[in-house]
Amino acid sequence: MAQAKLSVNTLRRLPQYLNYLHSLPGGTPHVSATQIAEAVGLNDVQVRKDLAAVSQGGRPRTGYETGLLVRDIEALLRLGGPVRFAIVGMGRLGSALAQYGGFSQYDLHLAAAFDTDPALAGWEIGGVVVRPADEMATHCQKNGIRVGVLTVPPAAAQTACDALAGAGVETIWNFAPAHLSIPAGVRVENMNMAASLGILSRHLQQRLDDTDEREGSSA
Amino acid sequence: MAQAKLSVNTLRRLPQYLNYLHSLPGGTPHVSATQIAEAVGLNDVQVRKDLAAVSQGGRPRTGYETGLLVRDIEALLRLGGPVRFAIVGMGRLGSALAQYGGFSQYDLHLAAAFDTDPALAGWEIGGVVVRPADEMATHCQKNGIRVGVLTVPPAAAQTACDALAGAGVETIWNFAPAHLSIPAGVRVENMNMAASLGILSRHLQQRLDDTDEREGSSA
DNA sequence: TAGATTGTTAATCGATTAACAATC
DNA sequence: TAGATTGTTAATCGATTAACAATC
Repeated sequence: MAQAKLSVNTLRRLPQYLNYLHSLPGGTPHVSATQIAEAVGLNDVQVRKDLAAVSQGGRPRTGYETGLLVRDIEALLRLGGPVRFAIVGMGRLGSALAQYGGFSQYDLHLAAAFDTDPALAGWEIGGVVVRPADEMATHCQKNGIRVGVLTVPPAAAQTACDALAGAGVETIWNFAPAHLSIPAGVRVENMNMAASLGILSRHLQQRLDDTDEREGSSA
Repeated sequence: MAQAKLSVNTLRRLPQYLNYLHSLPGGTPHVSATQIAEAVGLNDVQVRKDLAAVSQGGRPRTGYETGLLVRDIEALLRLGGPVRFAIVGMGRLGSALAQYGGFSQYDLHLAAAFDTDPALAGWEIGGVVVRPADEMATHCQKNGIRVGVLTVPPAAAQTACDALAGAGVETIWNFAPAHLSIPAGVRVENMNMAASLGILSRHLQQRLDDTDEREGSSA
């Protein structure tokens, strides 16, 4: 297909298109980029560009074949085969994620769960047995786990991050609202729930008050 | 201060800076933009630009006063005063978020929780009593709730979204992996856990294989 | 003073949007 | 055919980075 390289922005829009396509009634044979754009609230040219990077292309007048489009977007988002990931920190958030059913659509498979609390070890959550943190290295290596989800309390985050790095994990999705010093060879993406909700809630993109302070001094 | 308008990108970086500043040892009097940039893995000019939009400014040679910087960033991220939000769908993810302690730092306050399951009604989770969904409108209006977090199963998402809109909520953070047709006057931001982990896990930003298909046909 | 660091102006880069030609 | 829709090329817009002057 010799796709142009996909921007992260495009990649983030594709799942939205996919959700919309899945929401269409049973045997809808075709969709137009215009239709998708309106449904998800984006520019139609942008949708067309995004789809051009993924699909075989549509037909003037008719649009894209729904089934093929779904297949192509899913194929792209699952590219490279199944991914096995571990969750570190089986508190409420970690447990909720472990039991979240949505990962399989993207060919993501929870393959291990760890917690430092001995009381949790041995329990099965989300289809995996919770293991003590000190088994991380052996277990991750044995099971080919290269992605870690970090759902420990902030104070434990750096230790857990280092442990994951030591276990050979390449990519970490960090939910702990804490600064991590990032070990070499590891990519960390921070997901800060509170900050995200805050930025979303307040309409901060608008600039602030315009009180002139050209003269420098106050009071 | 007559701030330039802040881009969403800047807003998303500020919490990272804040986490780093909080991680500094006790009485660190000054930080430089260079130092912050290196810690969070960004360009130092970018950090300086971001900080210029928020703070009173730093001093050549010394950098920024740590305490003031923390105060200014926090002030900006809490701008407009406390925000009261509701969680709709008190399953595992909803409950985990309800009990997540991190919201108060951003002056976000869980003010209500709703679920259609009568068995959950009356239970207290995260400091609020779970209410039946049909009390949404009255309760949200009475309590000035204008932000909703949607953690219901995909099949229930549209109904819950419409209910929140009917209750006067302006902003919805949707965790359900489903297409929502967005009621007028409401902003919806979709948070797709699985898609996010998928995009993060696979290094999809690289373009795909370069097999030439100039001739169009396959075999 | 010398040099580290800020803040700003200009250059680059990338992403979005507009204009238009191609096609079914 | 006429017109809706695709796909592409060009224009615009915004964000990041580089270069540099100001300052403590």
